[in-house]
Amino acid sequence: MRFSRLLVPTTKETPNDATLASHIFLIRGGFIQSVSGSGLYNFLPLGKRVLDKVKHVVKDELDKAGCQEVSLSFVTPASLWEESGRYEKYGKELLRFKDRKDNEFVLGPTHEEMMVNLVRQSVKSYKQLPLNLYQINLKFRDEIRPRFGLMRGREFLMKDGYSFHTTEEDMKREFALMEETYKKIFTRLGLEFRVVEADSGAIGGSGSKEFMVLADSGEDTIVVCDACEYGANIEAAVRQEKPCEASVPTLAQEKVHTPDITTMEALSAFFNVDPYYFVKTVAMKALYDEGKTQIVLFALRGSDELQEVKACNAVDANDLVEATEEELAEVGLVAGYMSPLNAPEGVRVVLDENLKGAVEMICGANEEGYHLTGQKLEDTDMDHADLVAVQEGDLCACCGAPLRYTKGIEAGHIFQLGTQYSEPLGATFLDENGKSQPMVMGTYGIGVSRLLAAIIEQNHDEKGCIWTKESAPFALYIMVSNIKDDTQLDFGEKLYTQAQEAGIDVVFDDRKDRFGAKMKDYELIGIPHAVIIGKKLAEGKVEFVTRKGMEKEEVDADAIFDIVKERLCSSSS
RNA sequence: CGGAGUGUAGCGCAGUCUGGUAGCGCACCUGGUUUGGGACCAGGGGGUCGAAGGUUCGAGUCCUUUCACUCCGACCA
Repeated sequence: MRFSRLLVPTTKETPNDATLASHIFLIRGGFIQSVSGSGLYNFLPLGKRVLDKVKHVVKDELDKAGCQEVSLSFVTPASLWEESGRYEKYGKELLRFKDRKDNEFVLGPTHEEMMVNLVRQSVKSYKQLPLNLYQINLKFRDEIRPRFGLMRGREFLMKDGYSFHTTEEDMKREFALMEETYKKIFTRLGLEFRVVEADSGAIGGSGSKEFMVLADSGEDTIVVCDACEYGANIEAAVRQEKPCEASVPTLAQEKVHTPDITTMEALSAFFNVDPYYFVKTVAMKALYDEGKTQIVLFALRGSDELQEVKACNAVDANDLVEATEEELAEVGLVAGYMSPLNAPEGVRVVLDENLKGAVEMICGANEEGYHLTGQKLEDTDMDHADLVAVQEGDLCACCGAPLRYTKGIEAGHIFQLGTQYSEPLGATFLDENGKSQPMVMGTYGIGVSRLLAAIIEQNHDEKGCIWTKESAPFALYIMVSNIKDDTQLDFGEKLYTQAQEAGIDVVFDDRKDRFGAKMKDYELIGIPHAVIIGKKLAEGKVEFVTRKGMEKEEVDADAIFDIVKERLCSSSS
């Protein structure tokens, strides 16, 4: 491709809303173009090329793993979503609209319903299973706040795959195969990543793992252990039960006047007791289908923090929001003095597992200005669940080493779904005995357009992008420094033809611009290797450039083609 | 949804307080010079000033309504 014919509108100026490196460089480098803000982007030729390269890697590995590519309709009938029960649960992220006949549709944010529908119509027998179908298609989620360019757009490209099995064991086998396949994909793309335990969120299911591309700008906090392989999203992370070194308090069982003492810090000082021996009670309003709500008290040790996603899952709610003081007063609760013991009627209570059998505890009295000391929680029959947000320094549940936080970009997520969708949607097969059974499912996603951003977050410098070998829009860039110098131009043309004939993905910068301008564009666009043909050609020398580190080597012009062939094949970046 | 802002040329912005010829930089077009680190000179094209209504002889500017977008937070495969 000749650069002079390529639509690459690079800019010197940074768009004012861009803060992340990937967002800045993808826009400035002319890869993508914002569609009047609001999380929509056009892909220009360079961006499309990168997208295709990434798609190719994804497709190649999936096909090798035995998956089959399909393409489902982007517009999906609302009736399918009503069948699965997600029409309401998915909330406002689902873009709903009607056609001219007043039929309701949604733009697919993910395609479980559509894929199950496809399979239930065409698969009837155990002989046709297992099956793993995927597509690489647009998705639309009406995000509350799209931002960071391709990182969190509203319309985005996703690879979504779905597998169907006769048994749980076979689904788990496929799940493991997909984990391995995903690792190969991320490795080929040159990414540093970590596979972590995750919360299943709106997709549902029993077990899920996320593929986190490590980057400080990542939106997810992940908990990792440096001593073993354990890693988890903060939303799902577990730890060893936290020991307490402070001595056990020996307070009588009584009601103590504690005016205006409501924070954990103040209480700990007032009683001279470690926060470990307090019951922290957090009130939330849980939201359910059809606008139903319920006030829930989540109780945990004063030394722990509540993890909201875990809390939400514990009460099977669609969402949790903070309860206002008025709402609390309505059910007879007082902020600062709440307790899971003697909670008012109609209020649901969930205790953290770390409170099982707790004794000598101090908690609120459910009465303004009073706390209770010397309380036991051991003989309660209240619900228990893991509600704790793992802190840095907590001990790994697997090996006991301290855990630490790091940041990641969620680029892939795989789920063991079970029969969560196949049952309500009636996706069944006949087994060997002619008996009808629901299919066991797994689902697997990769944020393909988000990967572009992730690659740049991990591979850039102050000058621009540094694409990895398998993601680069071109493998080689050839620049003629002064286009008016016929010797330089002829040499460039010849090398360009040679490279093309050798099957190298090459872009030839034959623009009339000066050296500096072309060099800035090269650095911004970030093609892994370049050949620069300049003044030294008169002495039989040209330059071979490696974008990573901007290493420049002066080499014999006669040998340049061999060097190019050798370097492009061998280098891993 | 709470808080704070911004809408003026493709992009980045000034002009709004104090109403009176619609401006600057980048980009673009023409001609010339220039060619190893985002060149220079000269000339040129491009605007329903987010939208609607109002006040006024006259509105980018004042008033009312409205829409959109951005940032912080909340939220979020």
